[in-house]
Amino acid sequence: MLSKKTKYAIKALVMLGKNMDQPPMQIARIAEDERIPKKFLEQILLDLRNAGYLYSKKGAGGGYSLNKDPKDIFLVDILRITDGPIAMVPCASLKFYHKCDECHNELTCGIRKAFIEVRDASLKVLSETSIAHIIEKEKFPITSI
Amino acid sequence: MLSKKTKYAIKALVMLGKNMDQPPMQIARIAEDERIPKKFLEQILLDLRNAGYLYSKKGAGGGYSLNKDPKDIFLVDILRITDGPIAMVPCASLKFYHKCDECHNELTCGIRKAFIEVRDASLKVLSETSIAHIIEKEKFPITSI
DNA sequence: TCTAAAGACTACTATTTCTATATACTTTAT
DNA sequence: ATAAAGTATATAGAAATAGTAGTCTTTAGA
Repeated sequence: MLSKKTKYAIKALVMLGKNMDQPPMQIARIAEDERIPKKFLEQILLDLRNAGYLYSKKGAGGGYSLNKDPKDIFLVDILRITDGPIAMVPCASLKFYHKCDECHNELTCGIRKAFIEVRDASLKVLSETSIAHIIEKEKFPITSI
Repeated sequence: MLSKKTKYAIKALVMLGKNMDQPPMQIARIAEDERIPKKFLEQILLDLRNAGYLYSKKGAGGGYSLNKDPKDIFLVDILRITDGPIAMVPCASLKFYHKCDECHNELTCGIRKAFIEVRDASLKVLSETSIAHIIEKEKFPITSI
């Protein structure tokens, strides 16, 4: 499951993405609109800022805005900042690889191979889906999952 | 990330799958071989048994064996028993659906749509990969991820 | 230049979930 | 009868997640 942190991060990015031409938006505003605890959101936006995805301005009239085009911010990037690995087992992770404690032989481990395939499948979607895509998707309703 | 519970479950199923023609295997044996805490494994095997995937025999000479062909036990089934939903957000889950607390409008939520796609991608792999496949994969080593 | 608005940063607390252990009970082969 | 083995439930401990608090820094504008 996605952490709330990540979900909040995406929501904030989407909101800022819809606000591209406007002056910077305050944390408080985003927190209210998206029903996110303000102080928690502060930390999250700070992470995104330090990772280069947001521009921030201090002081009166300050706030946050996107530092990249929404087309160039992909879910995979956000997830890696806020949740870490995409893979479901550490030994199948590209960016956060580490050996499983109990593993006998990683090179033949069938579980690992299976979960590398799972990783590749979700990675494909996550690295093709941008904030711009999400904004676009919000324009029409769906009726079933 | 996969819980240890799920990883242990898969390991146990794989071990039992390699043991199809033998008499039932004891928890203690599986626990030792796979380096799994015995009492924890007991609970896990019990869940798998109650879900119909294992046959168990009590008393001296008892133990566990698969109740289905390894070809017919898919990762998706195991994950759902031990970890619950496959989707990364509750509102995108097929079997464990529930509404997100903070959601304004589920029908237009772009995050939901995106994660339905992610779910479908991983679901495809998870429902195509069986215990038999994993056993097969263990027969040859790989060199990179 | 003073003040209020707003983000930056650090530390802490609370809650939840996961992992593991403990205990008592039931069944079965010998 | 006894020991081996699974069944079932409760509980404890550890780790991760979520959220809060407080102080500091920067900036716009009166």
